[in-house]
Amino acid sequence: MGRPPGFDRREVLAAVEREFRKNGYDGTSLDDISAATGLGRGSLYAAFGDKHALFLAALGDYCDQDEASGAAALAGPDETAMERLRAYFIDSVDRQLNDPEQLACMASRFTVELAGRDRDATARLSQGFEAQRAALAGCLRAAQRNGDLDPAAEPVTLATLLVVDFRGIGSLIGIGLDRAELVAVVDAALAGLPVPPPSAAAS
Amino acid sequence: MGRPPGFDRREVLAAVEREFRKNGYDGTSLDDISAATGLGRGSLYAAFGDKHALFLAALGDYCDQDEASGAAALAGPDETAMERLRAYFIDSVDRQLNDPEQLACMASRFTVELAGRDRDATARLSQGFEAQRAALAGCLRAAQRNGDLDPAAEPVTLATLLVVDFRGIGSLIGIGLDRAELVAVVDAALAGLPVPPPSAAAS
DNA sequence: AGAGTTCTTTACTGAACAGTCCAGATCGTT
DNA sequence: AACGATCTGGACTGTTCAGTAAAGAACTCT
Repeated sequence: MGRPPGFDRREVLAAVEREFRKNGYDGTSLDDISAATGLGRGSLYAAFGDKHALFLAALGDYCDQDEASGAAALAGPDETAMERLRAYFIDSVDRQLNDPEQLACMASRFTVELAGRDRDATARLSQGFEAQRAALAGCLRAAQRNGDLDPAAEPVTLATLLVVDFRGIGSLIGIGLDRAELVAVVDAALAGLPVPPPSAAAS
Repeated sequence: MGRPPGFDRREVLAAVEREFRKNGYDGTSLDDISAATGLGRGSLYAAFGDKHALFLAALGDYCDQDEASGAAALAGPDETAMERLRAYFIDSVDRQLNDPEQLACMASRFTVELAGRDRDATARLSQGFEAQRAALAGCLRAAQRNGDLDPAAEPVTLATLLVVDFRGIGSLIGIGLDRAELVAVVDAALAGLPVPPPSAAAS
């Protein structure tokens, strides 16, 4: 039935995502993408459609992976919920610091760049936000069950705050804070989560 | 000595800043700027230089005002330091929500868009970050003097966390959180600041 | 009022852009 | 091995871009 495609869709989308992440939507040309993927423009158009559709495909693929890995990293036994929370933040910091180009996270970047301009992208990013918040809220509920967090606290509000911290840290890595400072900020953020009142203490 | 300019430099830079803020650096053409300011390209080039210089001028002007107003909003007597802190955040939220186009704050936006790409812009934004952090740290020290904050806490680390919160909130406004949620997040962030140990309590 | 200086506008240039098209290459099928 | 279907890559198009240059308008100073 004809010639099969000579590329792996996931690999191509990963390269596309990286290219968009580097220079933004407007700052990335199809020539850049063509060079980064090794595919000609004709192939890209045939496989994914125009630039916007290609971007949405790359964004969707990234969000899918991000949501899955985030949910996996935050799920686990109640006893280690707080450890998972800290590891989730520290891992994110290290991943960005170790990135050869120190690119901001895709979600942070395009949430500010495309909000109000690109309805489709905003919808996907909004879904990604909800997924991240839900995963964090689940982890916070686990911490509550384990007595590490005030049971009277509202997990969703605190989870929203943690997403805010997460995105804020991601956006500030670009201006040159070093790892020690970032880790201190993460610890300060987690230290600010409400502890259970002493009257209810038991262990 | 010849004809004076027919425009106000500050007004033009404010319009330019708004245009860049709306669509980003790459997404804004000189025609857009020309239409927004009412000035022809020649006038813009003569007055400010090329696109990049024009952008830096607008960014610098914005940062100057932002730093001054932030410092003013956070300065005051020790007794009301915590109130000023909260008002600073709530005002920022309201300003963005009331903005006709709900544009993200200039600093947040270009910190992620230009980090690692534009050395000059990053330098200016980094200076803006330091100014905001210093103003917040000053306010936190005032709160410490007033007994509202643990004197053992490191003001600069907490101030960094507050900048993280500030930028994170700004970047998430674009995805449609409502005012009540945002206010709850602000309050959760401020509630996470370390209170003085009870042994040292006095008033 | 006139001269000189500065601002403003318009038209222009070469490059880069997104998107299209087609000739040729490559593969599964028979 | 030959066919048909699909993929591939480069050439092409019309548009938009940043930046330039020159002609004309407007203002101050003498």
